Amino acid sequence: MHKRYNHQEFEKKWQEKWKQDGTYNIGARDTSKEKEYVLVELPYPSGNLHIGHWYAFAVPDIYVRYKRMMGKQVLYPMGFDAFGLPAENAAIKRNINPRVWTKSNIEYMRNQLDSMGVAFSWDKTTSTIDPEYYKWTQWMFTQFFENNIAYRGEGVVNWCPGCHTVIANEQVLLDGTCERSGDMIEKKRMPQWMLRITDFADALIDDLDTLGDWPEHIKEAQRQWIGRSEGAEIDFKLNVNGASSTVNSTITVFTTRPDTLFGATYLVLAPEHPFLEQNRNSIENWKEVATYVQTAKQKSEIERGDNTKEKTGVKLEAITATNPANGEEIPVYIADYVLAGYGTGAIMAVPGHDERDNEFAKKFRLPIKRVVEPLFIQTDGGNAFRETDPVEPRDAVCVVVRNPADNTYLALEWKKDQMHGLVTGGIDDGEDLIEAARREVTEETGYKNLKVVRDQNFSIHCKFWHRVKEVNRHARFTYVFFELENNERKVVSESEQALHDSQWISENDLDSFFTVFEAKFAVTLLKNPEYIHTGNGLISHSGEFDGMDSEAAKIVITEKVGGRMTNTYRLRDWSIGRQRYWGVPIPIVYDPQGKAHIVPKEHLPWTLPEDVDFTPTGEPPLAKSQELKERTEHIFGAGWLPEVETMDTFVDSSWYFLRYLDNHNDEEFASKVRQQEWMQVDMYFGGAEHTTMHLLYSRFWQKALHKLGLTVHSEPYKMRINRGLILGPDGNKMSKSKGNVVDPDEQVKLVGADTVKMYLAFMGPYQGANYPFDLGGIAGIRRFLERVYGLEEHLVEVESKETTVLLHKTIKKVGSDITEFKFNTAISALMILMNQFEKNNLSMQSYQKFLLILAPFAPHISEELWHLTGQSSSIHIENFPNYDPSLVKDEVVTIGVQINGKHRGEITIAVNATETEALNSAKGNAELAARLARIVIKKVVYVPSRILNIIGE
RNA sequence: GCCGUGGUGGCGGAAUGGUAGACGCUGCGGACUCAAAAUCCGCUUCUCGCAAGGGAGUGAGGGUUCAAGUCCCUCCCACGGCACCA
Repeated sequence: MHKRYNHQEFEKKWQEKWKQDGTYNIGARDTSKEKEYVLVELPYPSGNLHIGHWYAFAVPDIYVRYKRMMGKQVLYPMGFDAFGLPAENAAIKRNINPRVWTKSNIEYMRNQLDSMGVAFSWDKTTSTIDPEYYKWTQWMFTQFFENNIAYRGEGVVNWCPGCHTVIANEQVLLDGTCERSGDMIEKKRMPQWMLRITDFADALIDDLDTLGDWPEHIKEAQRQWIGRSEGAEIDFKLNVNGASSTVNSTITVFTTRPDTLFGATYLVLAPEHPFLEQNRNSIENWKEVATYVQTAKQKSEIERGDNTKEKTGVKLEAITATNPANGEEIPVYIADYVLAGYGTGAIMAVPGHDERDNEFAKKFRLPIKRVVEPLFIQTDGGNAFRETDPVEPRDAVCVVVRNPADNTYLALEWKKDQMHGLVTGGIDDGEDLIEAARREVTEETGYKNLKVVRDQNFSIHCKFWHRVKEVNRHARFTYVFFELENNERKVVSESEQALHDSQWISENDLDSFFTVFEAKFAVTLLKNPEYIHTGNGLISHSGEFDGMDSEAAKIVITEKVGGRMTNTYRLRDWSIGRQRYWGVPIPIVYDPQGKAHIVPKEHLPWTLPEDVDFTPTGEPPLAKSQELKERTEHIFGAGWLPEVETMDTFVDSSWYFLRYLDNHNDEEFASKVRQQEWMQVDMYFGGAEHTTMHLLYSRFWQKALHKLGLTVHSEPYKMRINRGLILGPDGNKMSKSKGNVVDPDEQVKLVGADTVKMYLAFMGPYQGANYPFDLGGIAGIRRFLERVYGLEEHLVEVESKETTVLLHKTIKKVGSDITEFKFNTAISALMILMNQFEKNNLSMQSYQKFLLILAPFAPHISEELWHLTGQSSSIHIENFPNYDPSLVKDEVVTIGVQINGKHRGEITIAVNATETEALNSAKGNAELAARLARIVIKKVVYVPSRILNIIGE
């Protein structure tokens, strides 16, 4: 029966009891248990917990509690990431020190967190603003500086006028605004403290492959963000007025296609390229060039990034370059389609094989050379087709192979550059055609489920229809049909056809094609002069390299001209200096000559001075601190100056999960022993917005520490799950201005912490999706818990077998669902069980087991009811109940009955019933019998415990 | 444009290739009540039918299969990442 309860009566009570007993404290590593490190992103203490925090912390708590009950020692720590601009801005507004503001927020939020009733390991907490914490942040920085991972660099940086500080690339949104203030970012050239994350770019990409449990989409997002391109750097000699110039005589370009070097018909420099300033006197049209540079500077990032815009550029008069491959003198341009920040800021333009260069070349009437021949399919004679072959321009080739034995077909189509694979696949090396084709298509297209059929005439027959995605109704095909005879291809016919959109050739149509005409070979290729071949092929017009495979040619051509094979990355080094107050001071001092030195360990923490007016002016506030200045001179000597920038807060959060492990250690940030005990993080729940920020930074940080021998592991996280967002009841993102904010404190007061937590878990799978907070939905969960509260009225001495069976099935399902983060279906199973209990009563033993499996979801009410059954110790130190495998196995089963594939009824039969028994059972069903009487049974498909399908006519 | 994820009732969402829509919400009907709320019982994919019962149905179209939400192909749409990256 439904029974109201007052959550306020016992939720607080148990929270205090747990705290007092240290129920969730982790203590020392208990090696009798397996360890599990569950991590959630530590919050910024904004001063108020929002529903997103609940979703982030309380739902993973189900997982944590389950693992604890399964006998693991689970570390689930919580802390505060408390440096940063919001605190500083709030402090300015209130005219207090951000430390004071932040500390009071932490205290307040600590209470709010307690009201969740989550099993945090509070004895392992830390806060990034504690000097004992940032001492180590600083020490790590000094180690990085000593080992050339941190450096003072000069570069183009993102300046946020709203925040009065520089921010990192990752913190600039797509539209060029600041992720925090929303202001338009300005590009400034200034000295910057940088971390060499690019030195770790390869490791950051390659090691993703070792993270087998990570969701692929997260890994892919990181790969794209890092953006590795494999290519070569090639030097071009520059000539001024036709003569080889003495200064800056080379320009280095980066290219991914060194194999096309012979087709490079001009060079393009980014407008920011330093060559321009250095050679202004030699450039005859300097005025025009300077104007273009100026315009390019003023163009916003978005404008420049808009690749639909027509290409612009200016030729550098009196400057030419020499193509190192063929000695040709080629012109040099500047154009804003070349980016200063990528590669070397200069490119060799190959308009024959690059669409952007092609567009530019057409506009400026520059020569276009083709130096790579698209390579398609081999002919019977074994020669690859070349441009010179007399065929019409086509988009694709389709090869159909008919097996005359059973009149089935192999139909394969390849678009343009996909045909290359057929040649390298060794079709003509005596390998079975079908098998080779199957393998090639699988490799080339990624379509895996080709059907391979064996039959008596042919070793392997591949029954497969394939159309390449982009081939649409405008494409023209050549169809060539073969028959296979004793493994020999015999051409039957060839025909040309424009296929209508998404129309398949039916087998009947195919037959008519066979009669069209005879053909000698199976091929088509592109002779369209508009076609820019960007793929691989055979090298041509390149002297000694002609005929070489383009992939192989990359290396030898680079070698020949003295270039270097190298990678380049989209990722930039991480700029970490901030011109604001509320952060970790960069522990660097400058000697009177201006040389940077680290603050040695004995002077750490290098504390943040307090005697500072931190109103933002653009000048770093620390520069105004007398105390810091005196401290520096006192320790290092007269004339020494402190660094006055503070660190990006993403630095603080890049290693917090290590500090939790050893949060009171004065000697080390975390001892190797602790690391060995607890790392890696087994399960990291977090927000999708951190995929290319915190998640990448902290992986880098771990690798940098690892390189210096300071961490045991080079990857911090074994498994990562990105959760979604909780939206307002109207389906929009919660925001004060929309008035759709759901306040968790209010909800907790209204329906209790258990209900809020369970509702959040019930909305849908934890991974990925966003859900609106539905006030009706949460009432449903409350109703469920009230009925649970009333279950004791249904206690009986002996319960039915059916009830026991369902209990054990539910124990099994809840456990497996939790480990798959399907909390929603686990809760659904609990509800079904509860309904059964209410209808059919339950024994005390089952009641207690039910409370145990409910405990991870609703820790308070289960604890309360647990004690009401006479238990004196906490339910949260109990083990998760085992299910009895013999009870979970069904003896009888209800299966669907289909007649001709249509569902027509159900029968309930023994699990191990035979087909005859099943059929008889169906015949025993009046309705089914009536239907069966109307047909003649031709075939029966019976899958035990699944289906009975009767086919007849 | 490229890469990734997804598309199922009025809503959130369930379904190892085997009874589509579990569970919850909403809505409707009934019980209780002077009444309302709460609670309890029943119904709730659409459609034809008084009913018994029939038909359709998982973004669209095709394919494989005894059987497709699930596998394959093409297309459409939404969301996320990257994007003049050489």
